Amino acid sequence: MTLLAANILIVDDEQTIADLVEVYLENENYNVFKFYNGKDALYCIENERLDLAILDVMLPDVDGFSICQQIREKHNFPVIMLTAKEEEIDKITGLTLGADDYITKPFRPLELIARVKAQLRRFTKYNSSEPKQEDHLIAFSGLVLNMDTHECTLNEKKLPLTPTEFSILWVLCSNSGRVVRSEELFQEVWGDKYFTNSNNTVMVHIRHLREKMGDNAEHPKYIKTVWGVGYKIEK
Amino acid sequence: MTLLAANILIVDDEQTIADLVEVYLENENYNVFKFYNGKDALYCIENERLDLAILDVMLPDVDGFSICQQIREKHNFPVIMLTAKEEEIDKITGLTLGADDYITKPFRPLELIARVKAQLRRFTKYNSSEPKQEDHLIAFSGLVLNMDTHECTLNEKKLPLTPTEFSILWVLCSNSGRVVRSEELFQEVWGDKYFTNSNNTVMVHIRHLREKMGDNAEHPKYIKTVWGVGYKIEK
DNA sequence: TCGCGATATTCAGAAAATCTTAAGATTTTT
DNA sequence: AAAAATCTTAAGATTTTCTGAATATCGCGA
Repeated sequence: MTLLAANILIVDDEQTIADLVEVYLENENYNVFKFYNGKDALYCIENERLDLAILDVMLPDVDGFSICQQIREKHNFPVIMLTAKEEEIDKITGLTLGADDYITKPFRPLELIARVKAQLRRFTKYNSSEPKQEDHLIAFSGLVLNMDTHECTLNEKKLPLTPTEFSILWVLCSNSGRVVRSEELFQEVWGDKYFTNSNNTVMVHIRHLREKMGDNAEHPKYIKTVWGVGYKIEK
Repeated sequence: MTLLAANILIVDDEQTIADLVEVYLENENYNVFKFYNGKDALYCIENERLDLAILDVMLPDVDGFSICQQIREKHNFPVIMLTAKEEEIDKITGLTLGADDYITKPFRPLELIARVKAQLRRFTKYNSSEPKQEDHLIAFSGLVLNMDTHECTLNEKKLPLTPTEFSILWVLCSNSGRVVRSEELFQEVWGDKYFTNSNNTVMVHIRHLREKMGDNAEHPKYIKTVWGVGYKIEK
């Protein structure tokens, strides 16, 4: 485990997106280099020691594809492409060809972080002797969450979770032993700092989770309610 | 553990709020820089070594968002935004985007402190080699309060406390050895928003606490009554 | 010791947070 | 385009917590 936080470049002309990504990455303690256009990004690439780049495909000046190519030619770090879901499939296929991974907007924070980590891990593997770090997998007390496959097993029995349910459980588990405030949960799962939807939504999903896990709210074995604060899963 | 108390900036044009926050922070032994407008705050940012900033979003001159941006550009310390709950969701989302955390008014002092500490902890983690400091945990003479899990144990036995009870006990414990005046307790637990409460309310909660702790008012082992002043917990 | 104000106790109604259910909206798959 | 799966919202039920009033008790000073 390196003591230096990874340097990550994010380029997107939609400032909101870029800003959001910045927040998520900084939350994970990465150093973020953020730009709203391709030109500035290119300058940064030449002058900073970067570990990973997240590029929007559609940029007004130099598009993400070109940037990716330049990174491939002169440097050697992973590239993740951001694409709007609406953009034509075949176009995307071409544009993301050189990239190591791609993510379609809108995306969930958790997914972005997971992919970033995956790329950094993959890349680091050959540049250090550190043991492979499985932070895309959570396992304790009969519960196993696999972020790669999005699968969840409870005592060797597979739980069919919906994406939202998986996200919630993931956040709870990665904070196991600690209360996660409803707002915090919201931010981590929906990427929204604010309650654009009623926080009842969280409760309903919690309910479904409990149901699938064979829990009941009275004396839950897994997801515990901490009154006035949020939810908690024991370590 | 650093010997120097953290320097915290608080900016709010509502003087009452700013003053209150100042009191809370000073109680926790932080150095507070307080301003009622954005201009003075900006000057402070340039001339002081700050560790954290608490900014009201809506300020008459330079708004909190701009201040936050400037901090992000030239400096590198956490920012917590204060927002009124009524302010429009989409406006807020944009305005707090660059911040590390946000708190909606009215807020409970304890929550404010908790978040401040969380940010300082997160930030310090990567800027020093000190072992993780558990200041979200109070422990002495058989009593353990854990802010992360919101749990309280007395001689290894778990006490199920309600949110308000937990707050009260937390305040008493973090001022252990010192008498906490009833009004002080009031302010620390409820903030000044709920100034209409009869001070009997505090007594009732104290009663419940004592009950759960196996104390009685006659010869209390834990929460002692100091006549004409308030309550005290021994160190 | 008595009186008075401060603190305790009790309890019931009010308020707040959570749970549950189900229906409609949205998204994804077929 | 229909069907299926998933998500969100709404409303009412339930549970937990908070508060204020009434009454009892205590502690200090006269």
